Amino acid sequence: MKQPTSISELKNHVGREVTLSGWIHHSRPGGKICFIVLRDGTGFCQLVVEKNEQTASFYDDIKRLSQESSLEVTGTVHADERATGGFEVRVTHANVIHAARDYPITPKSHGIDFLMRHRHLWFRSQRPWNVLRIRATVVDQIRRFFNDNGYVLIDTPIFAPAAGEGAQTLFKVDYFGDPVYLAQTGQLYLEAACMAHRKVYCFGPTFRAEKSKTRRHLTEFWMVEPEIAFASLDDVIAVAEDFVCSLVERVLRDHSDELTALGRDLSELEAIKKPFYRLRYDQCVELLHSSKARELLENDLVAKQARISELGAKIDELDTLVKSDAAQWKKDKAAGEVIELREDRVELQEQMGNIPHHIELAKNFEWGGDLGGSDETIISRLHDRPVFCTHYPKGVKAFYMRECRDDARVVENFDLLAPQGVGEIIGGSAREEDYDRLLARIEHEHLPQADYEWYLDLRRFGSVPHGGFGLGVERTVAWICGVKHIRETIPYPRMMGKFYP
RNA sequence: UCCCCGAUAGCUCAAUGGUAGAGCGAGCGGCUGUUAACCGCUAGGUUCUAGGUUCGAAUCCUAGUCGGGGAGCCA
Repeated sequence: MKQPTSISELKNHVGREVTLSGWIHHSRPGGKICFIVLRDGTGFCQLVVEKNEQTASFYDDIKRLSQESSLEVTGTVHADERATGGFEVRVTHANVIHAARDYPITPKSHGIDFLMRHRHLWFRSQRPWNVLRIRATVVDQIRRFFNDNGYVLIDTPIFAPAAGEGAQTLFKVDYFGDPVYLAQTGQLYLEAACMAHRKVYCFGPTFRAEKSKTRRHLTEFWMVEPEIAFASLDDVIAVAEDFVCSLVERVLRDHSDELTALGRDLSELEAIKKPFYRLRYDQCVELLHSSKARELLENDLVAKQARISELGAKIDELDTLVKSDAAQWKKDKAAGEVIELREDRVELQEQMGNIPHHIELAKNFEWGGDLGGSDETIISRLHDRPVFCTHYPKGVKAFYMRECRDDARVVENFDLLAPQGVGEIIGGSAREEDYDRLLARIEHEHLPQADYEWYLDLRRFGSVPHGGFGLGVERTVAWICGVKHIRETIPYPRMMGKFYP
């Protein structure tokens, strides 16, 4: 087969003849002219086939091809404003490779359940295509950032003994008769490795058996975890800050087209610059108790109520249009919008119902508790850049986190809250390097000391201050792309009760 | 585990106790600049399951199954 030209390279071939191979994304056949949007994996391009002497032999075959048929065409590239993407190919030769029939994903709207059950085909649609390209770049930038900054990749095991944080959130696997668990973090293993290589990271899938059904949860997701020796909490936070900035910069540099196609507000991403905000837990509590927090939510209530009225008016208006004798396509479009607006309205109503509860939660927040989802939302919405929340109470955090030497009630940890409601994308900490303190925490939490002997060894032999963090890839991609649900940010999402295809 | 909502044609949805419909998709025909094109015709249904109320149930009641959203928990 002759080497075809990529649609992404068409701009370099204007006026010349090219051969493209790909799939029919959309077809609008006419009696004597046929428009086809072809996708070849690198982009989308309009083909124009006119019925004339040159095309007579294949015109009727092409015209009848339906969505997702594969073909090879030859023609001349023209710049044309009427074509999506700005270029079109006027076809002179065509070779049908496979005529598809009854492709399930039509140009009209579909429910999320249907699309997820057809994930293997949904990849071909524009939105998943854009999102997964950005994911690939995020993953590449993750590796580059650490590889270029002197970190050594250490692959940590997927099968792990129970030793970890709570075993109740882990998937249990039968390992030749012994119970082992799918890893939910490689951190403890990394701590050992960073004493050998100084700066290390692991990157791979991680598993949580939490029975969560929300837009922020998957049972299998990807996490990158760096771990650094001779590092203080501030050092680790500085790395996290540079790291997140580099991810956003790279995606902005390479994917502004995809972001725009996804409807992402680029200015929000361009504003992601150092320094991010740093708030100690104490300050978070103060903020939650403050009039600013209450006003934010009260204003929210008013704004949402206004928005609901607005939606209601819009829905009525469109409903009138649907019942009128307007053109059918206008009515279809209006009906589609009505469905979307109704969904938005239901969501807003649910959010409104939660606000009084959130006001109470914030007002009555007591020192010592963990910050809940609504509390995080309040904190991140009161800031225009990502926020590091640090120094949480010891009681709500894991045993390995370093006790703050100035205030023994808290540990040296941090969470990074992304803006725009995605919530926590990073959790990290300085690790307790003092043998006696660590042992005391293990005993206090009633953890089986024998399982942690190897981990305690790290504090017996040349213990140094060290720390690290974990970044959730899917939440990060969701934030950068502006997609609401992280199930769209991983090729094959695994959720509670869902593992097909 | 808890709360709210839903399940009708391949898809998205209507039908407000009284003959199950529309658009898209599919098939056929028409149309020389379309952007979710448009026009005409055709095919397409065990209204999630099991009980119940009723002269009559897609519609009301009970239980279950599956799905969506949220809470908790988390990246």
